Amino acid sequence: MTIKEVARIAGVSIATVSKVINGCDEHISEATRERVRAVVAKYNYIPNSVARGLKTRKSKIIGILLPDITNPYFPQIVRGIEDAANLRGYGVVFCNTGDNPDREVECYNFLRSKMVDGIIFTRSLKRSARNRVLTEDLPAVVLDRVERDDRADKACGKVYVDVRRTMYDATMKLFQAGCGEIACLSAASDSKSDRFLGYLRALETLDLPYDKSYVFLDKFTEDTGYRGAKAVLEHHPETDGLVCGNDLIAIGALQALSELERQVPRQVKVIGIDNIYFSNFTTPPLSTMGQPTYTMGEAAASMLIDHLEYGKPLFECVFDHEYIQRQTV
Amino acid sequence: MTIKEVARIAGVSIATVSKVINGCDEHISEATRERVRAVVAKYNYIPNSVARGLKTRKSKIIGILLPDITNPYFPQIVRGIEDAANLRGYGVVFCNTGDNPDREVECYNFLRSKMVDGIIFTRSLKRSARNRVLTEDLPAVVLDRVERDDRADKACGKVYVDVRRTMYDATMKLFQAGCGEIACLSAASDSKSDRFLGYLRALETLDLPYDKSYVFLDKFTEDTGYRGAKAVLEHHPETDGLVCGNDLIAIGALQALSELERQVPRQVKVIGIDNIYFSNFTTPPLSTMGQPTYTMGEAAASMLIDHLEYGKPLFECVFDHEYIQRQTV
DNA sequence: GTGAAAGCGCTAACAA
DNA sequence: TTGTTAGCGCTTTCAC
Repeated sequence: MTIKEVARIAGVSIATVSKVINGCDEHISEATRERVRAVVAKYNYIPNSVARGLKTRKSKIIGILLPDITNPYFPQIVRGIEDAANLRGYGVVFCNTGDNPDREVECYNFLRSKMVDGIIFTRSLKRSARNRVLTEDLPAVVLDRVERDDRADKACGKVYVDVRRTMYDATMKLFQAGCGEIACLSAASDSKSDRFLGYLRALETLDLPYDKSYVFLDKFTEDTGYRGAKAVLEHHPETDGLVCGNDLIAIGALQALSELERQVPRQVKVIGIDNIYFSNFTTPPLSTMGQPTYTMGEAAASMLIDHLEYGKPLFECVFDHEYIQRQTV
Repeated sequence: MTIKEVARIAGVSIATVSKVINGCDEHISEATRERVRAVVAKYNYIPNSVARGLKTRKSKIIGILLPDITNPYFPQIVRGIEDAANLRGYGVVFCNTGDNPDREVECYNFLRSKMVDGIIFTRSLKRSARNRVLTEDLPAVVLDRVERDDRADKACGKVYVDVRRTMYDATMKLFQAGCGEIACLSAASDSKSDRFLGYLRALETLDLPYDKSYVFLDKFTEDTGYRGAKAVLEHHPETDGLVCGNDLIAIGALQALSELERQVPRQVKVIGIDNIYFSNFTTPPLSTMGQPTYTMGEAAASMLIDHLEYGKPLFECVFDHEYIQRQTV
C-alpha cells in the first residue's frame, strides 16, 4: 500500500493524503480528511519512512554504537535510550563494534548510510577511531568512557559518571568499614586508568602506603577478578579489602575468595562498580557503586533529541554513582 | 557527498559512478574506474542506502522483535544474529516489545516502514499479536517460543529448542543423580506450559507420583524461584530436587536455599535451563541445560538471508539443549 | 480546499 | 564504453 493507492481509493491527490497523514490539514475540509482517514485505517496504510526520510533529510532514527550488547553493562543503557527515543517518536538502531576500532568506523559508516539523525557512542576500550567518529558533522553524544579531549570538544554531548571519583569513594567506603589493607583489581586500559587513579588518591587522602603488589590490572572480566584476587592474596594474606573496577571483576574475586575459604565480608570485604543486574545474586550479594545506567541512556537520548528537534545545545551530563549496600562490605 | 558530486568531480555521469560502486563495471574502462574510485576514496563517499533501498526495494536490513534486551537470555541471540547478518552484508535493527502485544504490532509497523527485508521474531509471553505479525508477506523466522499453530504455517521459519524435552531431560537428570522428591518451579504461561508438561511426563516415565504442591508456576524471574523454593520447601522439607524453568528461577531458588541453610547439592540439587552468562557465577555454579543461543541467532539469520538472497525455503530448525554440569547437581 | 510538479539519492533499462 | 532517463514513495511549494 502506497500513498498513491490511498489517494486513488479516496479519490483525492497524493498531496492531500500526505497532508492529512502528517496532520498538516488545517486547510482540508472535514469531509476529505475523514475520507482519507477511513482509507488509511481500512487498508492499514503505513507511510514508508524510507521515502519520507529521503525527502525530508531526516530519518527519526538514532544510531547506537557500543562495544558488545553481551556485556551486562549495556542492556540497561540501551533500554533507557530506546524507551526515551520511542516516547518521542524516534527509533533506534544499534551496532556492536566488538571493541574493535575498525568495526567502529564500519558501523559508523553503516549508520550514516542509513541516514540516522544522530548517534550515541560508547567507544571501544582499544585505541579508538574516535576522531573519525566524532569529528564529522553528525550530532553525537558520547556515553561513558569519555576521554580527556572529548571534554574540550564542544561538538558532542557527554553522559557519564566520574569513575575516578567513584573508585575513590569505593576505596573510602572500604576504609570506613574497617579495612586497612586494600587491594585494587581493575582493567589496565580504562581511559587513562581513571579508576586506578581514584584508588591512588584515596590512599593518599587516607595516608595509606601505596604498594603496587596490591594492584592487579588487566581486563574488565571475572577472570581478571579471579586471578587478581588469588595473586594479591597469595602475596598478602592479610589483605582485607578489594576495590574492584567493575562488578564482573568483583564477581571473579568473590569466586576466588570462596575457593580460598576467606569469609566475605568478615575477613575480606569486596566492593564493585556498576550494579549490574546480577550483582544482586552473587553469594553474598555484592555491595557496589551503582551507575544509573537506564537513566543515563534516557538522558543521552533526550539530550540528542532535544538537540535535533529544537536545536538545544549538546552538553555534559555527569551522573553520580550511588552506593548500594548489600552484603560484601 | 552524493553520487552526483562524485560524478561531477570525476567528470563522468552518475550512472557510471553507480556502476563502479556496485561492481557492475565489466564494461567500464580501467581508467574511468580508477578515476571514480579515487574520488570515492578521497572524499570518503558512502552511498546513501536509504535512497538505494527506495529504488531497489530492499534495505539489506533485518528487523528483530524481542521482548526485552535486558533479559539475559537475549543478548547472546542478538549477537549471533548480528554477526551472521553482518558477515553477509546485512544490518540489523531491533525493537523491544516489552512483552506487550500492542507494542509488538507497533514495532512491527515501525520495521515495515523502514522496509526491513525480513524479521526475526520472539513473541511476547502475553497473548500475542502473532497473527498480525506473521500473517503478512514479510519473510519471518520465529525464534524460540514457537507455538503449536506456527508449526503448521509454512510461511515462516522456526528456530527453537524443544523445551518440553529439555525439561523432561532435566527432571531425569535429577532423578539419576539420586533425587526422589522433585519439585518444579517455572512460569505459568510458557507456550502451553510446555516445560511443566515435560516435568509431568518425566514423572510418569519414572513412575513417580504427581503432587501439585510440588509445583510452583509464576514468571520467569528470580522472584518466582525464590518464592517457589520457599513455598515448596515449607510444605515438603524432604524435597531434594528442584527443576527450574530457566536459570533466573534457579538463581532465585539458590538464594532461598541458602537462606534456608540447605546445602546444595548435598541436600537439594538444582537444575536450570538456558545457561545464561551468570549461571557460571552463582554459588555454587549452576548446573543447567544450555541452549545454544548464539548459534540459534546465527541460524535464524542465515536461514532468513538464504531465503532472501536465493529464495531457499524457510524451515524448522530444532536445536538440542546441552547439559552443562556444574556444581548444583 | 485541493492538486500538479519538482526533487530527495540512487539504480537499471536503454540509447548512443 | 558511457550517458540519458524514468521512477522508487514521499513532502512541499505554489498555482488554481
